[in-house]
Amino acid sequence: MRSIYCGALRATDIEKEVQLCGWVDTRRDHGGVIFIDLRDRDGIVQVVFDPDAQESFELANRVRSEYVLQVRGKVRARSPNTVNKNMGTGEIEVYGLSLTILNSAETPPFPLDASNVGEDVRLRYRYIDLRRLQMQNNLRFRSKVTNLMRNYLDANGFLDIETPILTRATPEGARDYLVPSRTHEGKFFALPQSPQLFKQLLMVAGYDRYYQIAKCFRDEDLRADRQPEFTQIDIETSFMNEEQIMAVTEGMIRDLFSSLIQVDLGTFPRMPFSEAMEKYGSDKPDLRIPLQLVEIKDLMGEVEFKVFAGPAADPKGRVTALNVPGAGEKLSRKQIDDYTKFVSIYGAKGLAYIKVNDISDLEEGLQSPIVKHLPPSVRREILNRVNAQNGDIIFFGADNGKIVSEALGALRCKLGADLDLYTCEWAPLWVVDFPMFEVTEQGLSACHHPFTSPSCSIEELKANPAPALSRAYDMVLNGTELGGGSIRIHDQNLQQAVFEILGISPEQQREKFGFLLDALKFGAPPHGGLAFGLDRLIMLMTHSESIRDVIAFPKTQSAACLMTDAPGVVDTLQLRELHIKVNTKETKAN
RNA sequence: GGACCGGUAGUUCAGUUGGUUAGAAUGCCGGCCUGUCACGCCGGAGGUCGCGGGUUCGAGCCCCGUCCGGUCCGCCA
Repeated sequence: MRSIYCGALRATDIEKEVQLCGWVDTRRDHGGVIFIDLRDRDGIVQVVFDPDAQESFELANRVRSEYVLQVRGKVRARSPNTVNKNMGTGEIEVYGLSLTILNSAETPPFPLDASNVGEDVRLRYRYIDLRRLQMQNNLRFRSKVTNLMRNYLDANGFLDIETPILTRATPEGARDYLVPSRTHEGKFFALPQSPQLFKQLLMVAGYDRYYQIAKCFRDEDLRADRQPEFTQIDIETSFMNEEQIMAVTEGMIRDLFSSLIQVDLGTFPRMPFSEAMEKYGSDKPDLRIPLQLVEIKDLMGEVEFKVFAGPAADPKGRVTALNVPGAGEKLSRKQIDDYTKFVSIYGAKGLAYIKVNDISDLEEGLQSPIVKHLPPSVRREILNRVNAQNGDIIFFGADNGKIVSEALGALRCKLGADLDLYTCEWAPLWVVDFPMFEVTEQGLSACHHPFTSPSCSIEELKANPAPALSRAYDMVLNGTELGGGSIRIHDQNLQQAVFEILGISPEQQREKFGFLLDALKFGAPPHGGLAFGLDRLIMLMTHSESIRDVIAFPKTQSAACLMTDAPGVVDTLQLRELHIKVNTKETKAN
């Protein structure tokens, strides 16, 4: 007799004796026979007990949902020949010879086979939620992914090295999670937002190929694809340029897709950041959707329509058209109103459109609240540029460049989803040639992070930093940023120059990054790397709607754990040891 | 910090213009049924309508506040 998983049973096992352990999925009795669907991590199998197996039958009679059982039985063909497609193995069942109740169980708070249980209940009883087949599949898939990644990276000479979880707060970037120090009064550790600096120091130390499946922590507001603690596949190499790094990491993702879900991603196309913003209004374009933004700013300089002419005259303005082929008749007035509301989220003040009813008639053939403001020559040129056909609808965005890109970029994705315009299932690409800096009201800030190498010389950078490009690259899949990285700065003079441009004073440089600047003096090799968001990758590959569904114990949107009720209050004594006094709204009021 | 959606039985939901004792399905409990597999049939238990306040003769329903869950904007080097 052998122990076996339910889902592993096959018709070839008929007549064999097996031992199964699992939970009671459902129990039915009809006349003198008891049927128990036994569920383990691998599937469900039906076990039958009849009064001939007297002792077992008595026990089976007492069994309820989610009891934990050990069953010995004989595999046999189903009789009659009805097959339940939901079951692991279908045409076979196990005839129960003996039964041990390993543990009893209360009725579960929600049905395990339901697909629409409220997420708060699932999270409160996460250990039960995780029994569900969907979650079992997701977490097993996740384990396969990390296993394959480890094998791939190991085969390519990468070393798995751990870096500290208790580390220093960083001045830039996301909010840190802080941990008070007991031994150093008034001082705090921070949990790492990423192992960025440590992996660079490992390069200085001569471990020229590093990886880590690293927990990272950022105290920012949550989203469906953002948790306060999440997992990165963190990679860093010395002596490799961006081409080599992209090649090795692209190879890893391609291998994952082909061996785990039989998808050939092909060679990833490259797209400069500027093109992504211009054509897709996003630095992570979803290339499954064929729609593109088309510039029409140059056509609007002379028109009297202020909504378009204003942004057209503004150097920071943008005027753009988005043609949706064949959607003119599909979209009702109400739907267009809904899209107008949708783009207003991104700051757009309205959503102009033209329904192209008859392309040959520039007066009567264009249905639009704004077309009367445009001279016929401009109408004709717009239609030409977006390659409009009868039945199309053209949307317009006119505002400052940021708002137009974000609003129409988001609209493009929403239209793609609503109208199911997808041309393929998977669309990966690399976005490259990012700017070094972003211009803000406070001055320049780093687009990637302040350790990213520019693609120009130090002299050119100092002379004119704003337009400089960086040696950063993002891997994008279906409109999701899967990973990003860059060639780092390995020259301390260049690093100091970048800090200066970012407005970080020499004192701050010393205080926050002194150890990095020191390390760069001691022969730092040229190096660079990349980090993948593991949770997002698994989410995409398993077609999950939220990364919560691929994380065993996630937090709610308010960054709490409903199961453990974390975060919680702590004892005053504990606080005193940490030299901390809490000052909440309640204590203030008292 | 902001916008929006939701909160009614263990679970998923319905609940009309504000009007009698708040319903359904499923689950649960008891009984019946000799091969069920969404089994079937009979019976039963199960509710602080998230919480607090207000309007009203009367509130699950209207108003204000608040808490919780979710989606998004800001934020996330």
